[in-house]
This record gives sequence, structure tokens and C-alpha cells, in this order.
Amino acid sequence: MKNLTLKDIATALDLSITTVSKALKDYPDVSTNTKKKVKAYAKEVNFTPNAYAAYLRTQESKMIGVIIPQLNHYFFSNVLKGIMNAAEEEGYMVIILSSEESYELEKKQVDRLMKQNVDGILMSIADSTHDTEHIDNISKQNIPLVLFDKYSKLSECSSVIINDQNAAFTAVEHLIKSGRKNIAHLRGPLFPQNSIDRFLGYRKALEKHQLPYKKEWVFTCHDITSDEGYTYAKDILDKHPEIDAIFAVADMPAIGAIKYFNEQNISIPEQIAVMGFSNWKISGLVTPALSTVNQPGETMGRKAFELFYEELQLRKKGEKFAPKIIEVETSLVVRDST
Amino acid sequence: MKNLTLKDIATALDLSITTVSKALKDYPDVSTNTKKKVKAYAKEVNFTPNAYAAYLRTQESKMIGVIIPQLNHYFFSNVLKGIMNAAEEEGYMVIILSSEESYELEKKQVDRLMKQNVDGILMSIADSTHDTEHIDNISKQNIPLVLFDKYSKLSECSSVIINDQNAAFTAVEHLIKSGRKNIAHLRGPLFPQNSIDRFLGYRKALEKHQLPYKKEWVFTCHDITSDEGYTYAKDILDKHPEIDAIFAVADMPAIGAIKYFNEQNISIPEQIAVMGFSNWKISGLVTPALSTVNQPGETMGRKAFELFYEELQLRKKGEKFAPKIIEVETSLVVRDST
DNA sequence: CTTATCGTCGAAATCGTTTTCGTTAATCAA
DNA sequence: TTGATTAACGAAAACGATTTCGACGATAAG
Repeated sequence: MKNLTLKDIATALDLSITTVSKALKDYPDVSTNTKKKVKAYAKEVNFTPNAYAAYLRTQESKMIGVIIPQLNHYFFSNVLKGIMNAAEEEGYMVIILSSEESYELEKKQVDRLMKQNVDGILMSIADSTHDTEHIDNISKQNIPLVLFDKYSKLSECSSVIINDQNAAFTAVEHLIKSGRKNIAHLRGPLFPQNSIDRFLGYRKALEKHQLPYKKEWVFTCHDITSDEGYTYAKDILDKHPEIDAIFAVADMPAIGAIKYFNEQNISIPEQIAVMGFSNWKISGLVTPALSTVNQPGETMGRKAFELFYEELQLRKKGEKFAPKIIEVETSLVVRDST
Repeated sequence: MKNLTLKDIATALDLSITTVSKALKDYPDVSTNTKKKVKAYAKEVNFTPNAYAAYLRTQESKMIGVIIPQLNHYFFSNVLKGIMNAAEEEGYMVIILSSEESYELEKKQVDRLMKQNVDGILMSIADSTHDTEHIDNISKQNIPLVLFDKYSKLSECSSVIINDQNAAFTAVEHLIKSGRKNIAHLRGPLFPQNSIDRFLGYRKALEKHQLPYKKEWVFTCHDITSDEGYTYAKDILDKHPEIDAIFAVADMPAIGAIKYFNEQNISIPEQIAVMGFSNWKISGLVTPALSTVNQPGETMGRKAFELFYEELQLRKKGEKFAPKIIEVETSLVVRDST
């Protein structure tokens, strides 16, 4: 009961392997009649050509590799969903690897994917990644590469991103418009572009509305965890009681802050408003429900695959491909915490 | 700059392809000297044999397939982590597919993996799966199969599970010991074994402590969502005000219930206690923090891979393999909601 | 000196597909 | 009738690694 081969079909229909192969791929030098017969039989016995054998000739593995910084992560899981659905539609298998936010591991995973001869790599850069040599190597090896969410301004490749700066700006402006004047920012780590951009959006909003920017109101979350948010909330309450709103780089720190305020019986949003970023499922479930910026992960994943596929088709035709940057729309989700 | 082949090494060292291949695999009929030379050179140029070509001869793809019911799911993400880490250590690549809790899709994904010639399949059965023909087919095709978490009592294959009945029993007993007498159960769907077992554990605990079991205190969550928990919490408050504790089949419904109670200013755990199941990260972040049963996903994933690997080794030796069932330990996590 | 043994190595077949390049027979134009 | 064209099919050579089976020279045994 093992898998059938072209040979099996050939002997069954008294044809050559060549003809069977060509019939299945609609070559013009096979009669319509034989094509019909072959296709019907192939369908009947549920034949699929052996992917590994095919690779050997075509050098196409029909596999793509995806590297994300964290596996257990609402946003990235959504991106994966988008990638996997789009990939399946085009007959691609997906190999998922995680860099665990580690630069070293990220390099290793890139290497594993190249050794596996994937047809393309989609990845989101780890927070700790500070140089892009391993990434540029991918392009040098002539493998299509698409970055998403965490991208690099240095690398010449397609990317699917959101406009972090604008999104952050809108979020902070919403806080301002609801009367907040002393807005703190729980920012992300220093390397990632999106963490930088969200910080810049925060500053821009303050600037536009002539609110003071104070260094000591910016707290850096290195791991973007709820624990960090919890700790900084305590700091804020203890040392900066004048703060009346928090804009966090992500939902997790925001939720950690909410947890601390709840424990201290600080009323949200009356005494202090909290704004997250990403719209994780959990943000609708905490009390009070968290206002945040919706980041459409699934769409981003699908677009990323499409960019890869587009590039691959052009390469096959021998045409040049100019890297594209796709910006996906975000939206403000106002709930009870602001 | 494409990938090197055995041939490249052979010509570089003035040896035959055969000798190079054998040297790398430590065949006894290659001199220690040549082995050293070949290995050194292979390392220098960072050579890895082409996996697809190797497959053609050995029929081993060095890939395993994993099917989970949901991608965006804290517990399953943890399982994946365990699987992927263990797989990497043995040089295996992992192809992850999701059944989206759909029986039809599950069948399709099994088919995709078999066509891909994976060396083994690890899977968790979808809630809607009601027959196991597609699963039994895997074993019939002689592909090692390991089930985890959602398993089937009908299929003859290895499984990694927890003792759902005992775990549920302990959780409910904890509610009873803290003085609760009218305990409701938000149960899971009807097919999955673990949903059944948790329900049985609930009943057993009531029985042991001579508390009445009431049908109308059991509510079925078909999709195991927070929305269902939210809705049932309203039902409970409106129609069964005597209920003083809820044991939910999973964390999500429990959190939905907490949300509703918070909105209604029902104090937890004073007026009503809430117990979840699984220990998702979120359960420590809601207010009040949710008591729950810890389900060690990563360990389960690792064990699942190990079972697969064990079976594969025995099969290669031509020995028989008797399916094993591994039970992983759970633990009660008491927080503020009980 | 002949035969057997051993230690090293390679030629070649194989896995299943793809694709180039013939080959054959039938058809057409002249 | 002859030569050229076309339609339909197959033989065979890749792809890259693995593995069986010899081959060869050198040594040991008789």
C-alpha cells in the first residue's frame, strides 16, 4: 500500500513513463485522448508525484521557510495562519522555525532553511538582532526573501509592515483628545524598527499638541512582558503620580500595568488610562478591556506569501524583481481602559 | 554560490563520490586518514547532504508532520515548542498543519502529510472528529503515529496524555474543600475524550463528597470560547443564583465568566469561585487571577516526539512496537479566583 | 611461487520525476 | 511517387546521495 509512481501508472495503462508525466502536465505533444485516460486514472488511484524526486530535477522544493521570533505569540500565530493558508492554495508546504528572539538562533535557523533548500524564506527579525549579514546572505544565495512586521531598513528585500509611527501617533492622540496631559510610554527594545517607530509616533503626538516630552516618563521593556508592565506601573505610581495615561508598545506590558492598578484599586481609566498595541485576544478579556491598535496579522501573513510568490514567478521568467514594501492598514480599537 | 554536492568534494580531494559519501558516514572500508581529510574538508566548506536526494534512496525524509486543532492556542503552541526542540535535536524538520477543529480539514491535512512522505505524524484530534478511519489509515500505511492531548480510545497507537479525570477531580475537590456546595460545570464538546473525562472527574468529586449532581448545572461549551463562558455566567446568575462555584473545562470559558462577574460587580471568589483548566498565560493576568490546572504542554510535545522516534528506530530494525501511552503529570495552580 | 586474505577504493545501479531529443507512422504538398 | 511536415509517443540522461558489488594491490599463509 505504498505510494504510487509514474511507473505504476505507465504499466497499468501500457504507456511510457514519459507520456504519463507529460500527460499530467498538459504537454502539447500528447493526444487529448491519452491525456484524458491518464488523468482519469491518476485521479482514481489518487496519485501525486513524489515531491522529492521532482525537486531533484526542477530544483523546486515547493516548501517555504518561516522564521518568527516567538511561537507562542498571538500576533505571530495570526501571521502564520495567513501564510499557511496562502501557501496551501499554491501547493506549498511551510516549515516554521522560531528564533526565540535570539540573534544566534536566528542565524542558525536561516542556515537550516537554506540547507533544506526551501524555495523562499519569510521572516520577522528577532529583537536582539543587530546586524543583517545572515539576512543579506539569503538574497545572495538567490532565495526570495520577505520580511514582515520586524523588518530592517538596511536590507534590500520585500517587506510587509504597518505604519508604526502613524498608528502610535493616532493612539496617543486619542489619549490626548480624551484630556490626558501627562502620558508615559512603555517603549520596546532599542533595535527593532517598529519599537523605534512607535516611540517616534508617541513623541510626534506630544509635539503636535504641545505637550512636554519627558525622558523619565519613558520606560524600556526589553522582553515586552506583562511583568515589565506590572513593575513599571508600580514605578509610575510611586515616583510619577502626575502621570494620567500610559501608551505601551504592546498589549502585554499594558495588561501587566492594568493588573497592578487593579490590585492597588486605582480606577482605570478615571485615574489613569492605558493604551496597548496589537490587539491580542486577551486585551478584550481583561477588566477593564484594553484599548489598543489592531494589527491585522493574518492579512500581513497572506501578503507576505504573495510577495514571495510574485518574486518567485518573476525570477523563473528571468525577469528582475524590485523589492516592494506593503503597508497594511491598522485601526484604533477603543475599549474601556481609555 | 549554490549548495555543494558530494561530487564537488570528490573532485576537490581527488576521490570518488562513493568514498566521500562513505567517509562521511563512517563506513569501515575507508581509511582513517581519508575519513579525516574528507570530514575536515566537508566541515570547512559547510557541506550538508541534499536531503531530497538522500530521501530517494533511503525513503527517509527526515521530516515529521504535526496536526493541531488550532494554531493560535496557548497550549498547543507550547506542545509545538516541545516537539520542535526535540525534533531539531535529532535532525528532523517539522511541518505544522492545523485542522481548525474541522473533521474534513483534518482528513485533508493527514492526506497532505502522507503525500509529503513524512517519516511520522504527531497529531491532536479535532473536537468535531467522530470517526477514526483517516487516523487508522496512517498506521496502515506503516507511518509511525503519535496522538497527544486529544486522543482516541479507539485507535491503536501511542499517545501522550494527562489524566483528565484525576486532574478535574482534584480541581473540583479543591472547590469543595474551600466550602463550595453548589458547583456548576462548563463542560466541553461531546466527542473529545478529555472533555468527557473532565466531566467524569467533576461528577466523581461531587459523588465522593456527597454533593448533588444536577444536570441543569452543566453547560456545554461547543467552541470552548470566552464568549460561551460569558454567556453561561449570565445564565447562572439569572437562573441559578444558588451556584457558588464554577469548574470550567478550559481557561477561556472561565475567563469569560470572570469578565461577566466583574461587570456585574459580583465578587470573586467570595460570591462565586471560578476554576479553569490548562493554565494559559492569560489566566495569571486577569483580575482576579484564575485558579486552574497546569497542563505541561512543552513536556507533552517532547514526549510525543520521543515516542515517534522510538517507534521509528524499532521499525527500522524490523522489530515490533507495542503502542505506549504516556501520562504526564498535572498540578493544581491556586490563585485568587477560588 | 601460488593462493588466500585484507584493507581501500570506485563503478554502477538505484530512488521517481522531468525534459531533451529522437523515432515512428501518418499526412500533406509537389 | 517522393520529400517534407506533423502528431504522438519513448529512450535516455539528468538531479544528488546511497549502497552493493567488485577490483586492485599488498600482505600473509601454504
